[in-house]
Amino acid sequence: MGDMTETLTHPTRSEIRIESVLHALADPVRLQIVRELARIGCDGVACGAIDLPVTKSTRTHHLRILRQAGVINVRPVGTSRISTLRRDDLDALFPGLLDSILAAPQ
Amino acid sequence: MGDMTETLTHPTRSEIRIESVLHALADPVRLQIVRELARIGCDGVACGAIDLPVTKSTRTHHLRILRQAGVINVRPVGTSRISTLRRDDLDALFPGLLDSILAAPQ
DNA sequence: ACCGTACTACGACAATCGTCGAACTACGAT
DNA sequence: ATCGTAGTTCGACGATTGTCGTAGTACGGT
Repeated sequence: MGDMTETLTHPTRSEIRIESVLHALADPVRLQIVRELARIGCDGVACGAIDLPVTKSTRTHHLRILRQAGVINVRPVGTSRISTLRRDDLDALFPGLLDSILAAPQ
Repeated sequence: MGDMTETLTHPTRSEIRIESVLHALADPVRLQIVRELARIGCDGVACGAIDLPVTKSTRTHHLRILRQAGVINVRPVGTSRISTLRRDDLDALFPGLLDSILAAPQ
């Protein structure tokens, strides 16, 4: 598919800010995405394969916010985009953050 | 001062939800408040004693959100209200969450 | 070349949010 | 009783946000 104007930019590890990460995680849909990506693991998953109570365009919106915050990595594969959690980066920057959130009820 | 209509309600430990906590922490002013309360410790501090780039009423607003999310405890003392971090509750519910956020840069 | 799949881009919309000022209440001190 | 201090309440405002539908783009397969 195409990135069109925005070239699938990811922040480097050192560019990730706790504020943006918290903001990205402070939405129920995005939290659901993160939980799902954590469950699936390193393989990642296509955006559309996660079942969510929102439309395609809203999905894209949430995935962009997660990507720009440095929470997920997105790489194009064929016509799909595979998303993965940036576990290593997040664990290195904010050790315990992701674990505590993923361990929380719901 | 007075609680007027809202009687300074706090969620019990079991009522605290990760989503509300993340939402509460996902604001620069509120994060600043939490950092300051963590620095001060168990003694707590009056709302007005924390210097913030916002007016009194905005302070009240942010403190209410933090309180209702279960992040802080507020008790009236004289004409003031002393706020403290609910460290024990948060650490018990989401071990590592607060530590990782407080350890993060900024 | 065409079609289907997968996703992005672009408005548009309602809802929420952070902010403020002005008015109010509560408490302590004089 | 009066006054000052500390904080809350109540609109109001602009900005941001989450949502959608429609249209568009990219890629793989036939």
